[in-house]
Amino acid sequence: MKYASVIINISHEKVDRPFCYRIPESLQEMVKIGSCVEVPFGQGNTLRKGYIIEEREKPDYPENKIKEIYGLADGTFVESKLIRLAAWIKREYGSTMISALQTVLPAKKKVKEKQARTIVGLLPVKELEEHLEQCEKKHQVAKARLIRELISSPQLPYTGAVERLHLSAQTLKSLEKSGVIAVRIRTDYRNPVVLAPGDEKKNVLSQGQKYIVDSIYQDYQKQDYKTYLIHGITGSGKTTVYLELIERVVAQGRSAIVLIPEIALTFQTMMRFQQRFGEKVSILNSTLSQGEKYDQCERAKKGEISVIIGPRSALFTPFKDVGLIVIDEEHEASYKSETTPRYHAREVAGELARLHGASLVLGSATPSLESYYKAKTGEYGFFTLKERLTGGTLPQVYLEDLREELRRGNRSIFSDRLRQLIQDRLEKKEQIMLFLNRRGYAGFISCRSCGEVMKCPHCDVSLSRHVGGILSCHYCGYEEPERKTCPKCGSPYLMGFKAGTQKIEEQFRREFGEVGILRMDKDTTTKKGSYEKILSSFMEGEAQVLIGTQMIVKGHDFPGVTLVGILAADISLGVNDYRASERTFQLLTQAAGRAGRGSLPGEVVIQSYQPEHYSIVKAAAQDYEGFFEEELLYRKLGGYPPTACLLQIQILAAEENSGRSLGLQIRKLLDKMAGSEGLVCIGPANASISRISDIYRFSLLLKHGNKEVLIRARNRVEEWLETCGEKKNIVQFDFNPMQAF
DNA sequence: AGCACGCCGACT
DNA sequence: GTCGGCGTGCTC
Repeated sequence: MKYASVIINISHEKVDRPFCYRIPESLQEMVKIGSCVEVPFGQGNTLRKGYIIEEREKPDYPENKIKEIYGLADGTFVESKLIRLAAWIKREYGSTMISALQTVLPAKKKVKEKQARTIVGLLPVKELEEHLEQCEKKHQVAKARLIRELISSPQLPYTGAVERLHLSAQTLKSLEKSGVIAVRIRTDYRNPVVLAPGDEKKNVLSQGQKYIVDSIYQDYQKQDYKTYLIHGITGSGKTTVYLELIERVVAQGRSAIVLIPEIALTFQTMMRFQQRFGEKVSILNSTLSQGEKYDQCERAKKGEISVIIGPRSALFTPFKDVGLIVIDEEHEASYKSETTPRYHAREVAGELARLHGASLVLGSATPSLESYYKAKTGEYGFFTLKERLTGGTLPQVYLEDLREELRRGNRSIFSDRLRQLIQDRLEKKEQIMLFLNRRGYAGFISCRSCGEVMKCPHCDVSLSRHVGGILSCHYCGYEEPERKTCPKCGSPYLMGFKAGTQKIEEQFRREFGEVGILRMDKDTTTKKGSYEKILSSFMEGEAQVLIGTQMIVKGHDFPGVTLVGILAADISLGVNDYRASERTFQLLTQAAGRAGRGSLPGEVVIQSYQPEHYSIVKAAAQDYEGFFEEELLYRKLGGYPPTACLLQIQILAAEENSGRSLGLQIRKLLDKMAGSEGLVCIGPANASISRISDIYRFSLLLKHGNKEVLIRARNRVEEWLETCGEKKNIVQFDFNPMQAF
């Protein structure tokens, strides 16, 4: 006997959960996860449609109450593929089916909101009054309440009215039957994109672009759906390639999904897609409301749109038939989800492409090591775009050794060369971007005589100094006033370490006088839209200097910038993260790429305390290949991706000892596995931030060449946790973690 | 969502 | 009594 968990296709929270059904003998071969079935539901056993989300041997409900699946529903449904994708996510990342479904299926709860139903009075006021009288005579209080309301206003919002007037479904039903009211559904969509007049400019492909498009399209036509990596510097015209491929796929009636890191979606890119695809394209971004997102899903389901552009969640757009998936800037960390299931959009896209029969195109100027490795070993198709089509030459890059500067007596944050070039640009009235690599350590205060660092009493991080002398913790929000003396030794010599963006702005003004400066970091961009505002006002030349953290280097094109200064290209702060070099290289390459995008040639100054480090040297030389070779060696030595797979087990504990001992127990369990399978296990160790908001954090790291082994290890640990009834501490799993835990 | 059950006032 | 509307709770 076999059973299945089925979710019923009713949009209501109360039934938005699995129900257990028996699978009849005759259907056992035919049903799969994702199949759409008809089941008897409720007292009346009305047949309803539902989806199979899980197959099981044993029922999780009293056997005698279980009903049998009636039959397969005809037709294929968009949800089926998404449910199969959820099942894959559950297996691959080890989440529950429920949370996998929640990430994959569009929010059902919002159905009510979007439907925006209205109750409409169908009769003139006079007749309504008659009805009201009759109802009052019959003591039909609920009906009377509604009719009275309808007399004063002939249309009422459904949800609001139902709640306010305590109306039940059958009250409305019976009024509807007697022709007093009607419930109307408004389906005018909220369209978030402002349509541009379709001035269709056919893109003329360069030879390189044409070659890529043709090669990929040839495979596509042979139904040979593969994954491709396009390595092309910014401005080499990757978007044109995407557009051309999408156009061909859409012309055949199939759909395309384009993933972009949220932050890199520029107005220009949006316009290009809109001019090309008009109303057939939808663009998702963080400013869309839940309702708007829902509308876009509906439009996709109905086939009104065929192209969607958005962050990683755009993968779950309910298209009937996807022919192409594009992931731009595929190396971006934002493609990895930070909440369970911690999926990576690149991997999920691969599975989605397999389910639909679609090509997957990855693009980046600085590909992730994983993708480049796969491209090199032939697993992915591989293309390069070398020319900069937008004009402009590659910038001149200078590498400055900050230790040397100090030896020469230069205590400023600007090296002599940078200072000299800034002076030059200020005189020429050209724009400058100053980039600070690392946040978090900004404003960190320590005692000069005993070395004590001011730390948050709840987290294992240093406090940072903000305007007005407030010390605050970026993790838990703890604040305290700045001290005059060291709490440990009483020395009055406390000082700030390492400048934050604020500090740099102050310093800049001190050295170069009054200049228009814009500053961009997490503190100045918390308000919605302030990010775009800062960028556009810099673009318009309202300020000559832009100072910022990572965010200023992504995607945006500032033709007026002729000098980029990277103030401290330091990687030492992230040594406990195996991706530190890769990230440094990517950031530096991107930052350097900001200079000289217009007609004027650009210059880049990279300042560093470790200018001999290969990630800095190779970035200065804009040599990806060289960086890749060297980094790959280190990864091989350390047993890190892409040559091996990692699983981080994260433990969160209220008590330090309990957390550590749980870690040790897990370790013991894993050691039993390790011998036979060659599993490498490290830890338990304190996490890189060993405490946040008084919660202790430990981590274990597992390494193995085969992800399957890690998945097995994960399942093993999870089983064990269940049998021993671990409740006190939280255990999370993260495959190939992107962020230091 | 939709159905049945139990509750309550009204009427033969 | 019992009819019919109303609110509530459950659906594998």
